[in-house]
Amino acid sequence: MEWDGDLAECPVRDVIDRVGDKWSVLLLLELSAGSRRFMVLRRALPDISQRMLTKSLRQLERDGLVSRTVYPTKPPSVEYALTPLGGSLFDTLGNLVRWADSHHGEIRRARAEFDRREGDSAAA
Amino acid sequence: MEWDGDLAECPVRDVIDRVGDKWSVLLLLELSAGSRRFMVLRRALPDISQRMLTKSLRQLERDGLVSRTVYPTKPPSVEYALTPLGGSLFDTLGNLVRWADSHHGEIRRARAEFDRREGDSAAA
DNA sequence: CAGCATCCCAGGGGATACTG
DNA sequence: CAGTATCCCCTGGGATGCTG
Repeated sequence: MEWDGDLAECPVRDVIDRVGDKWSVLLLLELSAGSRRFMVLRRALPDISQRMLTKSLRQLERDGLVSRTVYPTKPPSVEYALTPLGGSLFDTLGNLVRWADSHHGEIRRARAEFDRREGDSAAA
Repeated sequence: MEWDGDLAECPVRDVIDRVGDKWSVLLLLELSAGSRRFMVLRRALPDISQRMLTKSLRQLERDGLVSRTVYPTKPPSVEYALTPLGGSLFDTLGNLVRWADSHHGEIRRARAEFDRREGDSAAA
């Protein structure tokens, strides 16, 4: 696979940037259980601001990971759902999630030991 | 696996935060090929500032993903290497990287289409 | 060589208020 | 209901300079 250069053009960054932000993964998780309306998502992620909800959903939509369907009812309702691509990404993410789940103990321990060694509050 | 609450305590975030930042993955990649000295890493990632190199390495070290060995030569030399834990994470990351590699075409296409539809420069 | 310390900026992300 | 717009803060991260 070998990546020689230029970070900015790296295809992996596209994905990591989406995975790395605060909400995208949580949204993918929520949508992996089925399509959801805007308000339902808000309630599912109590501490997301609707600014970020909108923004994150647009990002995901732009990247073709999530579909957006508007029903012109009154008041309007909008359904979000994973696309096949989004589902595929979420599956792949599953590996990472499982890794995190089974190794966060080690990580926590490593941190604790590191912080004790260093003394200064490198914790954050 | 089911995660009910509280984002801040989520073990997955620990990992995602590390994976999500700008340099950690690149460093893991570089170190996956063998242990490296500070300067070697700098040259390997030409556009990293040494502030961030230091910081990222400390993070990785703190999380037990990378080991740091000081040789008290003069001038001093420091060797960084993946720990087994770090190697394990890197392997898992491999899935994501492969996914990104094989799907970034779709993503790019989705973006292009989205941007055309929306008109306004939602491009980043 | 390896690395802190300092300054500074861009943007991620929260809170709040307004609209179709 | 499903957004958009505004304001504002805080952190990630670059540039630069100094030390053991």
